[in-house]
Parts: sequence; structure tokens; C-alpha cells
Amino acid sequence: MAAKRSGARGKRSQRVSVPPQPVQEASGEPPLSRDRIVATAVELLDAQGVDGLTMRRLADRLGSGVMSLYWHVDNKEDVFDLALDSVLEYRGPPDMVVSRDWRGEVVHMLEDWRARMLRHPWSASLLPRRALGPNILSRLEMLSKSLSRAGVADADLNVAIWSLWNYVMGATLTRASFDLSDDDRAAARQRLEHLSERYPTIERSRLLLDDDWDGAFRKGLGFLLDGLSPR
Amino acid sequence: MAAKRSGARGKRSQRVSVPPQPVQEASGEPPLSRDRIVATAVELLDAQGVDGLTMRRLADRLGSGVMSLYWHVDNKEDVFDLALDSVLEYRGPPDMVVSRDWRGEVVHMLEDWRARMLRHPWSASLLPRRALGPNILSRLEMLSKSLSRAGVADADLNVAIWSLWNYVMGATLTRASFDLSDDDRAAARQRLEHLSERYPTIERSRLLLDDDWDGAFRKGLGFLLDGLSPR
DNA sequence: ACCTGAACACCGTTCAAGT
DNA sequence: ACCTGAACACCGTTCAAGT
Repeated sequence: MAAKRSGARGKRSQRVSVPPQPVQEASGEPPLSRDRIVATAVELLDAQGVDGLTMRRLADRLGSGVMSLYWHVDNKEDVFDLALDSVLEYRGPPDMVVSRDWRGEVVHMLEDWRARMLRHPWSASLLPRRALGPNILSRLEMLSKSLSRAGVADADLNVAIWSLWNYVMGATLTRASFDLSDDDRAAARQRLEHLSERYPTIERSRLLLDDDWDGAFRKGLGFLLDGLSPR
Repeated sequence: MAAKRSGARGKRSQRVSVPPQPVQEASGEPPLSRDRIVATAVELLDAQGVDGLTMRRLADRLGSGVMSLYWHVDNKEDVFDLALDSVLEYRGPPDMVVSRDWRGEVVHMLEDWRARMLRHPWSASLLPRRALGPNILSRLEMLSKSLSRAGVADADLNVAIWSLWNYVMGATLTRASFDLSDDDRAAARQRLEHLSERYPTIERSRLLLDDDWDGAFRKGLGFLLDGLSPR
């Protein structure tokens, strides 16, 4: 699948004559680059999930040979690391959230983090097993500052940060994978029907059927922050 | 763990003569069975991780052809589901933990859950993406009862359960994957050295170098339970 | 009822080479 | 400096068959 190169020829004949590009053919494909590879990897991951990203498919989308990728990245792991961090950027709280309101700041950052991961469901499952990139480190740095400002003791700071990390990761991972087909939901629902006698309490509270994920996330986060706040 | 049956033959010669097995050859291998497949899958996963489990290797260990497995299980996913639940059994709290102490009960179950998953590090990453098996449902049922008994309002019950689930899953997943080689630790340590100026706060608190995972888990769980307890 | 080998359509990466 | 195809050693699963 080396190139569309000559494929553009005669598609629409009204294109103005392009100034001759030194190396690059007049085709649509810009040259390969780390950035292009990462952006395309994210597209592919969004479309096909973790298992859907293969070096061959990635090269196909980029209109290059498979092995050309290896000039720009070390290996597939590298692609995962780069794609992951690229998705976790944080632009900071909106101005509305006054900077004296540590709780508002923290909630905003964590909800934004979760939302971004849910928009790229593969990212949540990758994050805990990869090295931490700059974007996620920035988020932790911000968290640390806010909690300090909130009066969390230095001795409790790391525990507090990890607790919030754990909560966000657990919630997002679970939500991301339960967001499957309706068929799956129906199957689960049916499996639970005749389980009532073995698990009466969770059956009664409809634990596995409640689907207000956003509300539950926010409310539980509230409880956790209550527990973390200096009494 | 179906049987050692004929496997004992000739190990120590003082075994009494075994009655002749009808079909099975005198070889060491008991016949294939779902249980044997699952037990061997767990061994393989423990030894080689998620990517180490392949149908071919599994068949090898079992001394059978690859395709023989497919008589007993539907596919590889099925093997994962069975292996996963087999590892999550809970035998209940020890008698020491008086049953009036809801907090002690909850902490015991959650620490046992985490410990089991850490003993089989592949299990944590599988749990959120697979259907919930009977053993994990029992744990949730128990959790639900304890929290009810503790006075958590019915309207908060599901949120409380999911919060604890999230915390345990996040903590265990993170711990399981950061438990890598010493080389990795050294590399991370070095990467952080010259990051101090970009992330001063997490650098100062040594967030990424602290390795009292067990202590942090327990302490953070304490904070969360504080937040969940009716005030 | 239980087990099998051959075959198919895939993988990631090494290597030696091309421009 | 950048890109390439062929080759290697793997995958999970379908199929048609054997006992």
C-alpha cells in the first residue's frame, strides 16, 4: 500500500498547479512524522480499541510501509505511551472556578480527566500500566498543590493523591468497559434475574442495573473528599 | 484441580497397585477437563502474565492438542472468565473479627481481595472488563450487607459500594503494574531526577518513590470509610 | 463423546537493502 | 536521513476428520 501518489491524478482536474514540492509527491500524504503517527494511532484506537491498533493497520492508514514506522518510534509500546499522554492534556479550570475554592478545582480536574479517558476508552486501561507522561504528571502536581492548600497534612498528602487516583482510575476503567453493546447489557440483566436468591441485597438495590454513572462518580468523589478533608 | 490420579504411579514405589483405568493411558496425564484447563490457565497466567496465556501453550502444558481445548471451553475469553473467578473466592472473615464490627469486616474482605489479586497480578486488569462471576458477586453482596448494617442510607448504598470497588480496583491495578523490574524503578527514578523543576510539589513529597503500598492502601481506605460512614 | 492436524488469516519485529 | 519487502516465529479459530 505504498502510496496513493499517482492516485490523485485526474480526480478533479480543476486543482491549480501546486508549486513543485522538493521531495514530496503531489499526493495527499504529508511525510511521516512522530506527530502524524501518534495522531493516527489515537484515531485507530478510538475506532477499533486496544486490540485494533496493529502496526500494519497503522501503516496502512498512514499510506506507508509497516517498517517505515520504526524509523520514528521504537516499537509498539512506544506508540501506546505517546498516544496515551497525548490524550491527557489539561488546560486548567475555567475562570468561573475561583482559585480559592480548592474543592471545586479538584473536582473539575478529576471530572475532566475522567471525561477525556471516557472519550478514548482504551486510555484508561493503558494508564496504570505505562510510564507516566508529562500531561498526567502535571495533573498530579496540580492535585498536590490544591490539597496542600486545602490543609491536608504533609504526611497525608501522598495517600490523599493516590486515593483520588485510585478512585478515578477504578471508576473510569469500570465505566469504560461496561459501556459495551446493548446485547451485553441485556444478557447481564437476564443473568441477574434468577440470581436474586443468591445475592438478595445487591439485587434489591439494583446495584448492577443502575446506570447513572456520572452521578455516582460525583457523589462518591464527594464522600472521598469529605474523608480526606482535615476535620 | 481435578485429580492427581495416575500421576502418583511410580513416584514412590510403595503406593498400592491402582485399579486399571479403563481409557486413560498409563502416562502421567489425567484426561482433559474444564477444571484442569482452568487450573493450568491460572498457573500459566501467574508465570507468564496476560500475554503469556495462549491456547497453544495451554494445550502444551496439558499434554493435549490445541483444538482439544475447544471441546471444553468456548474460546479464549471463556478461559479468562473462568480463571478470573477461580481466583477471587472469599472464605469470610476470621472469627477474631467480631461480627458487630462492620468496619473490621469490610476492611478484612477488601484487603483479602486486594491480596488475592496481587498474588495473581493479571487478575486485576481482567476484572473490570469481564462479566462478574459468582465469587466477586458474593463479595459485593457481603459489602452491601455490612454497609447497610453500618447505617449507610439505602439511597447512598450503591454509591458507597462502587466507591469501594473503584478504590480497590484502582489501587490494585496500579500496584500490580508498578511492581515491575528493578531496572524500571531505576529508570523512573532517574527520569524524575531532572523533573524537579517542572513538578516541584510531587517531587518534594516523593510521591512516585514512596513504596509503602500496603500502608497507603490501608490509610486511604480509612479516609474513604470515614467519608462513607453516616455522620 | 471426545480429540486431532492442516490450513487460514493474521501478528511484531529483524535484517539486509534501497534512495 | 528516511523508507522498504521478504522472512521468521508466532497468534486464535474454522473445518473436516478420526476414534
